[in-house]
Amino acid sequence: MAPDITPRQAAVLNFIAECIDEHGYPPTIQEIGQRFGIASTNGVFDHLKTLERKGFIERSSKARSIRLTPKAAAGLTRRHADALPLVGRVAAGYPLLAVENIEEYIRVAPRLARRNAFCLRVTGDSMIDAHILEGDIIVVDRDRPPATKDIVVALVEDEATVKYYYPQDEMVELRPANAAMSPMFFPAEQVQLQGVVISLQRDLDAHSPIPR
Amino acid sequence: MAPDITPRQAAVLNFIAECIDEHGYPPTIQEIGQRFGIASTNGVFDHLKTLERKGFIERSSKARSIRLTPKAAAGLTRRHADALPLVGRVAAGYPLLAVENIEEYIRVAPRLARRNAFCLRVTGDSMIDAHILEGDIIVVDRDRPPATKDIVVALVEDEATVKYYYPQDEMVELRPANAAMSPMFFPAEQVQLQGVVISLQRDLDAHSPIPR
DNA sequence: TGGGTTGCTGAATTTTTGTTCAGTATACTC
DNA sequence: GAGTATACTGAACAAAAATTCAGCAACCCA
Repeated sequence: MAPDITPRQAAVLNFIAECIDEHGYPPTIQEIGQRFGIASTNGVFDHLKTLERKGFIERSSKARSIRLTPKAAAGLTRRHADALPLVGRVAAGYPLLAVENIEEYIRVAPRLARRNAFCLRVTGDSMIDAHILEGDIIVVDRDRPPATKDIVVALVEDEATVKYYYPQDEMVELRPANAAMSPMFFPAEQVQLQGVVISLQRDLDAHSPIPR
Repeated sequence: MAPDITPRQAAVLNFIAECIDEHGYPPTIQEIGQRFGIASTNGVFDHLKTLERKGFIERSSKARSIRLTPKAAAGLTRRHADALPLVGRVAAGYPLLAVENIEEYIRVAPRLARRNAFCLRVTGDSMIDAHILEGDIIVVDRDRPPATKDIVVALVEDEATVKYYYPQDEMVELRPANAAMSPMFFPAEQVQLQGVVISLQRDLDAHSPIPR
Protein backbone atom coordinates (compact mmCIF):
# COMPACT_ATOMS: atom_id res chain seq x y z
CA MET A 1 0.00 0.00 0.00
CA ALA A 2 1.14 3.51 -0.68
CA PRO A 3 0.64 5.91 2.21
CA ASP A 4 2.53 8.43 0.08
CA ILE A 5 1.22 11.70 -1.13
CA THR A 6 2.36 13.52 -4.26
CA PRO A 7 3.26 17.21 -4.08
CA ARG A 8 0.18 18.09 -6.06
CA GLN A 9 -2.09 16.10 -3.80
CA ALA A 10 -0.46 17.65 -0.74
CA ALA A 11 -1.15 21.09 -2.18
CA VAL A 12 -4.81 20.23 -2.62
CA LEU A 13 -5.00 18.80 0.88
CA ASN A 14 -3.41 21.92 2.28
CA PHE A 15 -5.85 24.12 0.45
CA ILE A 16 -8.77 22.19 1.89
CA ALA A 17 -7.37 22.61 5.39
CA GLU A 18 -6.82 26.31 4.77
CA CYS A 19 -10.39 26.78 3.66
CA ILE A 20 -11.73 25.07 6.75
CA ASP A 21 -9.48 27.21 8.90
CA GLU A 22 -10.41 30.40 7.18
CA HIS A 23 -14.08 30.04 6.34
CA GLY A 24 -15.27 27.40 8.72
CA TYR A 25 -16.34 25.07 5.95
CA PRO A 26 -14.61 23.02 3.25
CA PRO A 27 -14.30 24.18 -0.36
CA THR A 28 -16.36 22.91 -3.26
CA ILE A 29 -14.83 21.02 -6.13
CA GLN A 30 -15.03 24.08 -8.34
CA GLU A 31 -13.43 26.27 -5.71
CA ILE A 32 -10.48 23.90 -5.55
CA GLY A 33 -10.28 23.94 -9.32
CA GLN A 34 -10.24 27.71 -9.41
CA ARG A 35 -7.46 27.89 -6.86
CA PHE A 36 -5.22 25.54 -8.84
CA GLY A 37 -6.27 26.54 -12.32
CA ILE A 38 -7.84 23.19 -13.05
CA ALA A 39 -10.50 23.87 -15.66
CA SER A 40 -12.36 20.61 -15.39
CA THR A 41 -14.18 19.65 -12.25
CA ASN A 42 -13.20 16.13 -13.02
CA GLY A 43 -9.55 16.96 -12.59
CA VAL A 44 -10.27 17.92 -9.02
CA PHE A 45 -12.64 15.02 -8.57
CA ASP A 46 -9.79 12.65 -9.39
CA HIS A 47 -7.66 14.27 -6.71
CA LEU A 48 -10.39 13.89 -4.14
CA LYS A 49 -10.93 10.26 -5.03
CA THR A 50 -7.23 9.63 -4.68
CA LEU A 51 -6.98 11.50 -1.38
CA GLU A 52 -9.91 9.49 -0.09
CA ARG A 53 -8.43 6.22 -1.27
CA LYS A 54 -5.20 7.08 0.52
CA GLY A 55 -7.08 7.87 3.69
CA PHE A 56 -6.43 11.60 3.99
CA ILE A 57 -10.03 12.69 3.64
CA GLU A 58 -13.54 11.33 3.86
CA ARG A 59 -16.38 12.56 1.72
CA SER A 60 -19.95 11.99 0.71
CA SER A 61 -21.89 13.07 -2.32
CA LYS A 62 -23.25 16.16 -0.61
CA ALA A 63 -22.06 19.74 -1.07
CA ARG A 64 -18.80 20.62 0.64
CA SER A 65 -18.79 17.31 2.43
CA ILE A 66 -15.05 16.88 2.70
CA ARG A 67 -13.74 15.90 6.07
CA LEU A 68 -10.09 15.69 7.07
CA THR A 69 -9.09 12.46 8.76
CA PRO A 70 -6.54 12.33 11.57
CA LYS A 71 -4.13 11.01 8.98
CA ALA A 72 -4.46 14.27 7.06
CA ALA A 73 -2.14 15.98 9.51
CA ALA A 74 0.70 13.87 8.11
CA GLY A 75 0.19 15.36 4.67
CA LEU A 76 -0.12 18.93 5.82
CA THR A 77 2.83 21.24 5.59
CA ARG A 78 1.12 24.13 7.27
CA ARG A 79 -0.12 23.69 10.74
CA HIS A 80 -3.80 23.31 11.18
CA ALA A 81 -6.44 24.37 13.65
CA ASP A 82 -5.11 27.54 15.18
CA ALA A 83 -1.91 26.04 16.46
CA LEU A 84 1.63 27.35 16.56
CA PRO A 85 4.75 25.21 16.99
CA LEU A 86 6.33 25.26 20.41
CA VAL A 87 10.07 25.36 20.01
CA GLY A 88 11.77 23.34 22.70
CA ARG A 89 15.38 22.71 23.38
CA VAL A 90 17.27 24.32 20.54
CA ALA A 91 19.47 21.80 18.78
CA ALA A 92 22.85 23.15 17.72
CA GLY A 93 23.25 23.48 13.99
CA TYR A 94 19.59 23.15 13.13
CA PRO A 95 17.35 26.03 12.12
CA LEU A 96 15.20 27.10 15.01
CA LEU A 97 12.03 25.77 13.40
CA ALA A 98 13.47 22.48 12.17
CA VAL A 99 11.27 19.51 12.98
CA GLU A 100 13.91 18.38 15.44
CA ASN A 101 13.32 21.49 17.51
CA ILE A 102 9.54 21.38 17.61
CA GLU A 103 8.18 19.86 20.77
CA GLU A 104 4.49 20.17 20.12
CA TYR A 105 1.80 22.39 18.66
CA ILE A 106 0.04 24.81 20.93
CA ARG A 107 -3.49 25.95 20.30
CA VAL A 108 -3.64 29.72 20.43
CA ALA A 109 -6.15 32.42 19.63
CA PRO A 110 -6.83 32.46 15.86
CA ARG A 111 -5.66 36.06 15.65
CA LEU A 112 -2.19 34.86 16.63
CA ALA A 113 -2.26 31.66 14.64
CA ARG A 114 -2.65 33.60 11.42
CA ARG A 115 0.78 35.14 11.86
CA ASN A 116 4.07 33.66 10.80
CA ALA A 117 4.93 32.97 14.37
CA PHE A 118 6.08 30.38 16.86
CA CYS A 119 5.89 29.81 20.58
CA LEU A 120 8.72 29.57 23.07
CA ARG A 121 8.63 28.63 26.71
CA VAL A 122 10.59 31.14 28.75
CA THR A 123 13.42 29.80 30.87
CA GLY A 124 15.15 31.84 33.53
CA ASP A 125 14.13 35.17 34.93
CA SER A 126 16.21 37.52 32.82
CA MET A 127 13.05 39.41 31.76
CA ILE A 128 11.33 39.48 35.10
CA ASP A 129 11.30 43.26 35.33
CA ALA A 130 9.35 43.24 32.08
CA HIS A 131 6.93 40.93 33.89
CA ILE A 132 7.83 37.92 31.79
CA LEU A 133 8.32 34.90 34.02
CA GLU A 134 9.90 31.50 33.76
CA GLY A 135 7.35 29.12 32.29
CA ASP A 136 5.45 31.79 30.39
CA ILE A 137 4.81 30.98 26.77
CA ILE A 138 5.67 33.82 24.45
CA VAL A 139 4.46 34.21 20.89
CA VAL A 140 7.15 35.38 18.51
CA ASP A 141 6.30 37.08 15.22
CA ARG A 142 8.90 36.24 12.60
CA ASP A 143 7.72 38.83 10.10
CA ARG A 144 7.81 41.88 12.30
CA PRO A 145 10.99 43.91 11.85
CA PRO A 146 12.56 44.46 15.28
CA ALA A 147 12.71 48.02 16.53
CA THR A 148 14.88 49.40 19.31
CA LYS A 149 13.49 48.48 22.74
CA ASP A 150 11.40 45.63 21.35
CA ILE A 151 11.56 42.37 23.20
CA VAL A 152 13.11 39.93 20.74
CA VAL A 153 14.16 36.33 20.46
CA ALA A 154 17.74 36.07 19.25
CA LEU A 155 19.93 33.11 18.46
CA VAL A 156 23.44 33.52 19.79
CA GLU A 157 25.81 30.60 19.54
CA ASP A 158 22.93 28.23 18.90
CA GLU A 159 21.09 29.31 21.99
CA ALA A 160 17.78 31.14 21.95
CA THR A 161 17.54 34.10 24.27
CA VAL A 162 14.81 36.61 25.06
CA LYS A 163 16.00 40.17 25.61
CA TYR A 164 15.40 43.83 24.90
CA TYR A 165 16.89 44.78 21.55
CA TYR A 166 19.22 47.76 21.27
CA PRO A 167 21.08 47.79 17.94
CA GLN A 168 24.25 49.83 17.62
CA ASP A 169 26.58 50.52 14.74
CA GLU A 170 28.32 47.20 14.27
CA MET A 171 27.20 45.67 17.49
CA VAL A 172 23.97 44.50 19.05
CA GLU A 173 23.15 45.02 22.66
CA LEU A 174 20.85 42.45 24.22
CA ARG A 175 19.64 43.86 27.48
CA PRO A 176 17.97 41.77 30.16
CA ALA A 177 15.14 43.13 32.28
CA ASN A 178 16.70 42.10 35.52
CA ALA A 179 18.68 44.43 37.74
CA ALA A 180 20.95 41.56 38.75
CA MET A 181 22.11 40.93 35.17
CA SER A 182 24.27 42.87 32.75
CA PRO A 183 23.62 43.74 29.13
CA MET A 184 25.44 41.63 26.57
CA PHE A 185 27.13 42.94 23.44
CA PHE A 186 27.73 40.94 20.28
CA PRO A 187 28.97 41.66 16.78
CA ALA A 188 25.87 42.00 14.63
CA GLU A 189 26.78 39.00 12.50
CA GLN A 190 26.83 36.72 15.52
CA VAL A 191 23.25 37.50 16.40
CA GLN A 192 20.43 35.93 14.45
CA LEU A 193 17.17 37.68 15.25
CA GLN A 194 14.27 35.25 15.16
CA GLY A 195 11.44 37.67 15.75
CA VAL A 196 9.63 40.04 18.04
CA VAL A 197 7.62 38.97 21.05
CA ILE A 198 4.02 39.99 20.36
CA SER A 199 2.07 38.13 22.98
CA LEU A 200 2.37 36.18 26.13
CA GLN A 201 0.31 33.47 27.79
CA ARG A 202 0.68 32.42 31.35
CA ASP A 203 -0.92 29.48 33.04
CA LEU A 204 -1.61 30.29 36.66
CA ASP A 205 -3.43 27.07 37.01
CA ALA A 206 -0.57 24.68 37.51
CA HIS A 207 -2.51 22.04 39.39
CA SER A 208 -5.50 21.91 37.10
CA PRO A 209 -6.74 18.73 35.44
CA ILE A 210 -5.15 18.14 32.11
CA PRO A 211 -7.40 19.33 29.31
CA ARG A 212 -8.43 16.91 26.63
CA MET B 1 -32.81 46.90 19.35
CA ALA B 2 -33.11 43.38 20.56
CA PRO B 3 -29.85 41.47 20.83
CA ASP B 4 -31.99 38.68 22.29
CA ILE B 5 -32.51 35.26 20.90
CA THR B 6 -35.74 33.31 21.01
CA PRO B 7 -35.72 29.68 22.21
CA ARG B 8 -36.49 28.50 18.71
CA GLN B 9 -33.64 30.51 17.23
CA ALA B 10 -31.29 29.27 19.93
CA ALA B 11 -32.24 25.69 19.07
CA VAL B 12 -31.39 26.30 15.43
CA LEU B 13 -28.12 27.96 16.35
CA ASN B 14 -27.21 25.05 18.58
CA PHE B 15 -27.98 22.57 15.85
CA ILE B 16 -25.71 24.42 13.45
CA ALA B 17 -22.90 24.36 15.99
CA GLU B 18 -23.48 20.67 16.63
CA CYS B 19 -23.23 19.89 12.94
CA ILE B 20 -19.97 21.74 12.62
CA ASP B 21 -18.60 19.91 15.63
CA GLU B 22 -19.78 16.56 14.44
CA HIS B 23 -19.27 16.62 10.68
CA GLY B 24 -16.75 19.35 10.18
CA TYR B 25 -19.08 21.43 8.03
CA PRO B 26 -22.30 23.35 8.55
CA PRO B 27 -25.73 21.95 7.67
CA THR B 28 -27.77 22.93 4.64
CA ILE B 29 -31.10 24.67 4.92
CA GLN B 30 -32.96 21.47 4.18
CA GLU B 31 -30.97 19.56 6.78
CA ILE B 32 -31.97 22.10 9.39
CA GLY B 33 -35.56 21.82 8.23
CA GLN B 34 -35.50 18.04 8.57
CA ARG B 35 -34.09 18.22 12.06
CA PHE B 36 -36.85 20.55 13.26
CA GLY B 37 -39.69 19.27 11.13
CA ILE B 38 -39.95 22.48 9.17
CA ALA B 39 -41.42 21.50 5.84
CA SER B 40 -40.64 24.64 3.93
CA THR B 41 -37.09 25.68 3.25
CA ASN B 42 -38.29 29.21 3.64
CA GLY B 43 -39.16 28.61 7.27
CA VAL B 44 -35.55 27.82 7.91
CA PHE B 45 -34.39 30.60 5.64
CA ASP B 46 -36.27 33.08 7.82
CA HIS B 47 -34.45 31.77 10.87
CA LEU B 48 -31.09 32.16 9.19
CA LYS B 49 -31.89 35.69 8.09
CA THR B 50 -32.89 36.57 11.62
CA LEU B 51 -29.82 34.95 13.16
CA GLU B 52 -27.66 36.87 10.72
CA ARG B 53 -29.45 40.14 11.42
CA LYS B 54 -28.88 39.60 15.13
CA GLY B 55 -25.22 38.91 14.55
CA PHE B 56 -25.02 35.28 15.56
CA ILE B 57 -24.03 33.93 12.17
CA GLU B 58 -22.62 35.08 8.86
CA ARG B 59 -23.58 33.53 5.57
CA SER B 60 -23.33 33.83 1.83
CA SER B 61 -25.44 32.43 -0.94
CA LYS B 62 -23.26 29.38 -1.38
CA ALA B 63 -23.96 25.88 -0.13
CA ARG B 64 -23.39 25.30 3.57
CA SER B 65 -21.87 28.72 3.93
CA ILE B 66 -22.98 29.40 7.48
CA ARG B 67 -20.32 30.68 9.80
CA LEU B 68 -20.66 31.19 13.55
CA THR B 69 -19.57 34.59 14.82
CA PRO B 70 -17.87 35.02 18.18
CA LYS B 71 -21.18 36.35 19.41
CA ALA B 72 -22.76 32.99 18.67
CA ALA B 73 -21.30 31.72 21.93
CA ALA B 74 -23.85 33.88 23.74
CA GLY B 75 -26.72 31.97 22.20
CA LEU B 76 -25.21 28.55 22.61
CA THR B 77 -25.94 26.28 25.50
CA ARG B 78 -22.75 24.46 24.80
CA ARG B 79 -19.66 26.44 23.95
CA HIS B 80 -18.36 25.94 20.43
CA ALA B 81 -16.69 28.99 19.10
CA ASP B 82 -13.68 29.07 21.39
CA ALA B 83 -14.76 32.43 22.68
CA LEU B 84 -15.20 33.81 26.17
CA PRO B 85 -17.10 36.94 27.12
CA LEU B 86 -15.05 39.97 27.99
CA VAL B 87 -16.63 41.72 30.93
CA GLY B 88 -16.25 45.43 30.69
CA ARG B 89 -17.37 48.19 32.99
CA VAL B 90 -19.35 46.51 35.71
CA ALA B 91 -22.84 47.94 35.93
CA ALA B 92 -24.15 48.37 39.46
CA GLY B 93 -26.94 46.01 40.34
CA TYR B 94 -26.45 43.65 37.42
CA PRO B 95 -24.90 40.22 37.65
CA LEU B 96 -21.34 40.31 36.44
CA LEU B 97 -22.16 38.30 33.34
CA ALA B 98 -25.35 40.09 32.42
CA VAL B 99 -25.54 41.05 28.77
CA GLU B 100 -25.22 44.67 29.82
CA ASN B 101 -21.76 43.98 31.19
CA ILE B 102 -20.39 42.05 28.21
CA GLU B 103 -18.30 44.18 25.89
CA GLU B 104 -17.32 41.58 23.34
CA TYR B 105 -16.32 38.00 22.89
CA ILE B 106 -12.67 37.11 22.86
CA ARG B 107 -11.35 34.13 21.00
CA VAL B 108 -9.10 32.13 23.29
CA ALA B 109 -7.33 28.81 23.19
CA PRO B 110 -9.91 26.00 23.08
CA ARG B 111 -8.53 24.56 26.30
CA LEU B 112 -9.68 27.72 28.06
CA ALA B 113 -12.93 28.13 26.15
CA ARG B 114 -14.15 24.81 27.42
CA ARG B 115 -14.24 26.11 30.97
CA ASN B 116 -17.05 28.02 32.59
CA ALA B 117 -15.00 31.17 32.47
CA PHE B 118 -14.92 34.77 31.43
CA CYS B 119 -12.31 37.38 30.56
CA LEU B 120 -11.56 40.62 32.31
CA ARG B 121 -9.28 43.43 31.30
CA VAL B 122 -7.05 44.43 34.18
CA THR B 123 -7.17 48.05 35.28
CA GLY B 124 -4.66 49.56 37.64
CA ASP B 125 -1.43 48.10 38.88
CA SER B 126 -2.51 46.57 42.16
CA MET B 127 -1.17 43.17 41.07
CA ILE B 128 2.02 44.35 39.50
CA ASP B 129 4.25 42.41 41.86
CA ALA B 130 2.46 39.29 40.67
CA HIS B 131 3.44 40.41 37.18
CA ILE B 132 -0.09 41.20 36.14
CA LEU B 133 -0.21 44.53 34.36
CA GLU B 134 -2.80 47.07 33.42
CA GLY B 135 -4.31 46.03 30.10
CA ASP B 136 -3.62 42.34 30.54
CA ILE B 137 -6.58 40.11 29.89
CA ILE B 138 -7.13 37.55 32.58
CA VAL B 139 -9.21 34.42 32.26
CA VAL B 140 -11.34 33.70 35.28
CA ASP B 141 -12.63 30.20 36.06
CA ARG B 142 -16.01 30.39 37.76
CA ASP B 143 -16.08 26.74 38.75
CA ARG B 144 -12.81 26.54 40.56
CA PRO B 145 -13.18 26.86 44.32
CA PRO B 146 -10.83 29.60 45.53
CA ALA B 147 -8.03 28.54 47.81
CA THR B 148 -5.93 30.73 50.06
CA LYS B 149 -3.32 32.68 48.10
CA ASP B 150 -5.16 32.23 44.81
CA ILE B 151 -5.57 35.28 42.67
CA VAL B 152 -9.30 35.87 42.51
CA VAL B 153 -11.84 38.23 41.03
CA ALA B 154 -14.19 39.54 43.70
CA LEU B 155 -17.16 41.82 43.55
CA VAL B 156 -17.19 44.36 46.37
CA GLU B 157 -19.79 47.06 46.33
CA ASP B 158 -20.52 46.41 42.65
CA GLU B 159 -16.92 46.81 41.66
CA ALA B 160 -14.80 43.97 40.33
CA THR B 161 -11.35 43.70 41.82
CA VAL B 162 -8.42 41.36 41.27
CA LYS B 163 -6.50 40.41 44.41
CA TYR B 164 -4.86 37.65 46.36
CA TYR B 165 -7.43 35.79 48.43
CA TYR B 166 -6.88 35.25 52.14
CA PRO B 167 -10.06 34.09 53.88
CA GLN B 168 -10.35 34.48 57.63
CA ASP B 169 -13.03 33.52 60.11
CA GLU B 170 -15.78 35.99 59.37
CA MET B 171 -13.73 38.29 57.24
CA VAL B 172 -12.03 38.16 53.87
CA GLU B 173 -8.68 39.75 53.23
CA LEU B 174 -8.09 40.90 49.68
CA ARG B 175 -4.40 41.56 49.34
CA PRO B 176 -2.88 43.51 46.47
CA ALA B 177 0.47 42.60 44.99
CA ASN B 178 1.83 46.09 45.23
CA ALA B 179 4.09 47.31 48.01
CA ALA B 180 2.48 50.74 47.81
CA MET B 181 -0.99 49.42 48.61
CA SER B 182 -2.57 47.99 51.71
CA PRO B 183 -4.62 44.84 52.15
CA MET B 184 -8.36 45.33 52.43
CA PHE B 185 -10.65 43.54 54.86
CA PHE B 186 -14.34 42.94 54.35
CA PRO B 187 -17.08 40.98 56.09
CA ALA B 188 -17.44 37.73 54.15
CA GLU B 189 -21.00 38.52 53.13
CA GLN B 190 -19.95 41.73 51.42
CA VAL B 191 -17.58 39.92 49.10
CA GLN B 192 -18.89 38.00 46.12
CA LEU B 193 -16.17 35.79 44.70
CA GLN B 194 -16.50 35.48 40.95
CA GLY B 195 -13.74 33.00 40.27
CA VAL B 196 -10.07 32.20 40.20
CA VAL B 197 -7.63 33.63 37.68
CA ILE B 198 -6.34 30.68 35.69
CA SER B 199 -4.63 32.30 32.76
CA LEU B 200 -3.38 35.56 31.41
CA GLN B 201 -2.87 36.99 27.96
CA ARG B 202 -0.86 40.04 27.22
CA ASP B 203 -0.57 41.85 23.96
CA LEU B 204 2.87 43.36 23.61
CA ASP B 205 2.07 44.37 20.12
CA ALA B 206 0.13 47.53 20.75
CA HIS B 207 0.98 49.22 17.48
CA SER B 208 0.30 46.30 15.22
CA PRO B 209 -2.22 46.35 12.39
CA ILE B 210 -5.64 45.34 13.56
CA PRO B 211 -6.27 41.70 12.68
CA ARG B 212 -9.23 41.06 10.48
C1' DT C 1 -57.44 47.85 16.42
C1' DG C 2 -53.69 48.06 13.82
C1' DG C 3 -48.84 47.19 13.17
C1' DG C 4 -44.78 44.55 14.17
C1' DT C 5 -42.40 40.14 15.07
C1' DT C 6 -42.22 35.21 15.05
C1' DG C 7 -42.73 30.97 12.80
C1' DC C 8 -44.30 28.81 9.57
C1' DT C 9 -46.69 26.45 4.32
C1' DG C 10 -46.28 25.65 -0.57
C1' DA C 11 -44.65 26.34 -4.93
C1' DA C 12 -41.68 28.02 -8.45
C1' DT C 13 -37.06 29.21 -9.93
C1' DT C 14 -32.19 29.78 -10.15
C1' DT C 15 -27.77 28.69 -8.86
C1' DT C 16 -24.45 25.74 -7.12
C1' DT C 17 -22.48 21.51 -6.78
C1' DG C 18 -21.37 16.68 -7.60
C1' DT C 19 -21.03 12.86 -10.92
C1' DT C 20 -20.16 10.43 -15.10
C1' DC C 21 -18.22 9.60 -19.63
C1' DA C 22 -14.85 9.87 -23.20
C1' DG C 23 -10.49 11.19 -24.02
C1' DT C 24 -5.16 13.06 -23.86
C1' DA C 25 -0.24 13.40 -22.25
C1' DT C 26 3.47 12.24 -19.29
C1' DA C 27 6.12 9.57 -16.36
C1' DC C 28 7.43 5.36 -14.08
C1' DT C 29 8.22 0.38 -13.80
C1' DC C 30 8.45 -4.45 -14.78
C1' DG D 1 6.85 -2.10 -24.90
C1' DA D 2 2.64 -3.06 -22.22
C1' DG D 3 0.57 -1.65 -17.99
C1' DT D 4 -0.35 1.52 -14.37
C1' DA D 5 -0.62 5.92 -11.83
C1' DT D 6 -0.83 10.86 -12.19
C1' DA D 7 -2.88 14.90 -13.81
C1' DC D 8 -5.54 16.78 -16.43
C1' DT D 9 -9.65 18.74 -20.72
C1' DG D 10 -14.36 19.23 -22.11
C1' DA D 11 -19.01 18.27 -22.17
C1' DA D 12 -23.27 16.68 -20.51
C1' DC D 13 -26.20 15.57 -16.74
C1' DA D 14 -28.44 14.99 -12.28
C1' DA D 15 -28.84 16.31 -7.76
C1' DA D 16 -28.65 19.29 -4.04
C1' DA D 17 -29.18 23.70 -2.27
C1' DA D 18 -30.36 28.54 -2.07
C1' DT D 19 -33.61 32.13 -3.11
C1' DT D 20 -37.95 34.42 -4.01
C1' DC D 21 -42.87 35.17 -3.84
C1' DA D 22 -47.38 34.90 -1.93
C1' DG D 23 -49.57 33.89 1.70
C1' DC D 24 -51.41 32.41 6.99
C1' DA D 25 -51.85 32.23 12.13
C1' DA D 26 -50.49 33.53 16.65
C1' DC D 27 -48.70 36.70 19.66
C1' DC D 28 -47.31 41.06 21.82
C1' DC D 29 -47.55 45.96 22.20
C1' DA D 30 -49.47 50.52 22.57
